[in-house]
Amino acid sequence: MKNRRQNVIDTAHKLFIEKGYQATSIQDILDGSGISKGTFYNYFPSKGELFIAIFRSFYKRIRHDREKLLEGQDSADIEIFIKQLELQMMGNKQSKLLILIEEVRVSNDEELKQFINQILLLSIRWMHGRFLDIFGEGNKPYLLDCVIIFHSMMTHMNHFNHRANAVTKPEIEIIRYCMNRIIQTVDEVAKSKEQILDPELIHTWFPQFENNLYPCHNNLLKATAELKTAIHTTFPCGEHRTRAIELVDFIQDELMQSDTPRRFLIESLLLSLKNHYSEQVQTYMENFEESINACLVQ
Amino acid sequence: MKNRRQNVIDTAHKLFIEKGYQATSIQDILDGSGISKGTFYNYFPSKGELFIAIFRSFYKRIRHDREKLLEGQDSADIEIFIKQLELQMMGNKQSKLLILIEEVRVSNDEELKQFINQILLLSIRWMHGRFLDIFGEGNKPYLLDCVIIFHSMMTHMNHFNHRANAVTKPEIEIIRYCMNRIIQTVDEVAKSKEQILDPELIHTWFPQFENNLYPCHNNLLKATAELKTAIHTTFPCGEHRTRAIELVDFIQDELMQSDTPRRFLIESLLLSLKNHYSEQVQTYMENFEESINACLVQ
DNA sequence: TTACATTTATACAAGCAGTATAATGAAAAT
DNA sequence: ATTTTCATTATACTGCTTGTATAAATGTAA
Repeated sequence: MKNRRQNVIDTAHKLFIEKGYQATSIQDILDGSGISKGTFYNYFPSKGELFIAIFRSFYKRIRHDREKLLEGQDSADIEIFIKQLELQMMGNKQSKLLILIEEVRVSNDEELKQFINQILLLSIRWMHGRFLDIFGEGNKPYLLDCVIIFHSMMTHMNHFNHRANAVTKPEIEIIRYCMNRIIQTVDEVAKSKEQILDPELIHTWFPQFENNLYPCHNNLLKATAELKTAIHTTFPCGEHRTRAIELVDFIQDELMQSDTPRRFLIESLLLSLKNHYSEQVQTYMENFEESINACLVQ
Repeated sequence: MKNRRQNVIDTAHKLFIEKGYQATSIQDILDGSGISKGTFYNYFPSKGELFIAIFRSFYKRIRHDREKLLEGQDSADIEIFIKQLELQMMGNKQSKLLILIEEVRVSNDEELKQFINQILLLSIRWMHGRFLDIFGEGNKPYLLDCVIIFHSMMTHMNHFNHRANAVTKPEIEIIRYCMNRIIQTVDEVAKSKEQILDPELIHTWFPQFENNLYPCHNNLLKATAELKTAIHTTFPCGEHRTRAIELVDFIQDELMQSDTPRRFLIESLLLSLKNHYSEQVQTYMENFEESINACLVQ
């Protein structure tokens, strides 16, 4: 049953938050979720894979919401970026994912370590893309440095802020503080032309141009975003447009959130989508369909 | 034998660097250093305490050298601070202590975690003291924020710099880059009066006013520094003064670097020190002697 | 009812940190 | 020269870990 598996994931997540990843034994999870060892290893090949499953089920939603905030907005608007960061911070706060990642990042499990490493790099890469939106291509040579500074600054200020149990400031204040600092820093390094890390490094970190939780999802994300933008610009605001966006969103969610996407659902929805909207946004629709198929064969 | 113990420490350090702390089993250390399990647990009560022993034998020297750089210099001079940072970075680079700390920081061993945590806080506190020297009391309300930013910036820029295997910049360049950034930042937050963390927090992190690898060492460090400054200002430059400084240094080293300081040596040296120099710097000498005794009873 | 898949209980292997103990050896005190 | 003392060794043991293997029990769909 799907439900039992999800129940194990939830129980394990709770235990990990309480006691930490390493300190939680598989026996604890067995006792907590009331299954036998055989069932556990039927669901997950290892403890590490269980962690990855937990991570996926949370992080994908955060990322999805984050992209939703950008939809049809000016990508250079700093306020949108701040909202995205706040969303991410809140998500991490309740799921304690960042704390768990810190622990797992240095564990014994080599596969797990690589997964986490990938996640951190993806985060850097996303931020770098947003910095490019905000600060413009002209500042590109200095933006990788700035992203790393910003990322570490946010992480640590947040960490110490939570440790200062007496008076913790709200997350948004930390974000604005760090944002103010980095705006100045970008300006400054661009003027003095100081550079430590070449932004081209990002490409060497992701050699095959695309990497993701699942590789095929990157194409899907891109195709979805483009299609949605096209729909936004092509159709007037109204029920018609909203319906299209909802359909596209649902298909993306089903493919990315579920471990076993329901093929019949997706194919049926795609068909009706094509019937109603294909003429005006044909090329985007074709890309969309292609990337869907790539996800389905996987 | 003292030698055998040190040999175990060195072997373990090498193994930890090669394979990591958790991945190195006690059996590995036994095989590597050619001792039996009984002897190991005779030397160290646990694997965690062995790590602490490794850490102490390295970190104390780094800290000692770091303070030596400041001796008789202007503490507000940024160049001295940069030299101190470079020294620390180099020491960490060869001993890989920072990497090991990252691993141990989230291990299962609660005692070990607390020790590492203490070390990180000590590092923050030291830096905060130096920032006060450099940027002045006037900027104090903003310096804890800035120290945390600076610390995390240095750590991460350094980390990604080493990962960029193609072209890694020399450490000193990272330091200067971060220094340039933080100078601007201090200026900026002082102007806009933005504060996240109250510097008074440092006192709550160290409730009993003093904490250290060994608590008594803090007093000793303070007493030594004051005595040396007094000697510097009281006696003219020359062999006489140099000899006094050497004596004081030797006593401090013997007390802090060795696990079993040789009492007869220290007492004899202290006596000759008192005979030759006591009149001019009496109060400092008395403090010095007092803190020595505190270390010896421990 | 039959056939198949999932689940369970249980025993097991190989590894870990740390404890306990009797035997060995070598220097130090008598 | 003999006895005492103490560090060291080899070895077995406890209790924990992740993960494997297997036969019996249970549920589920044809």
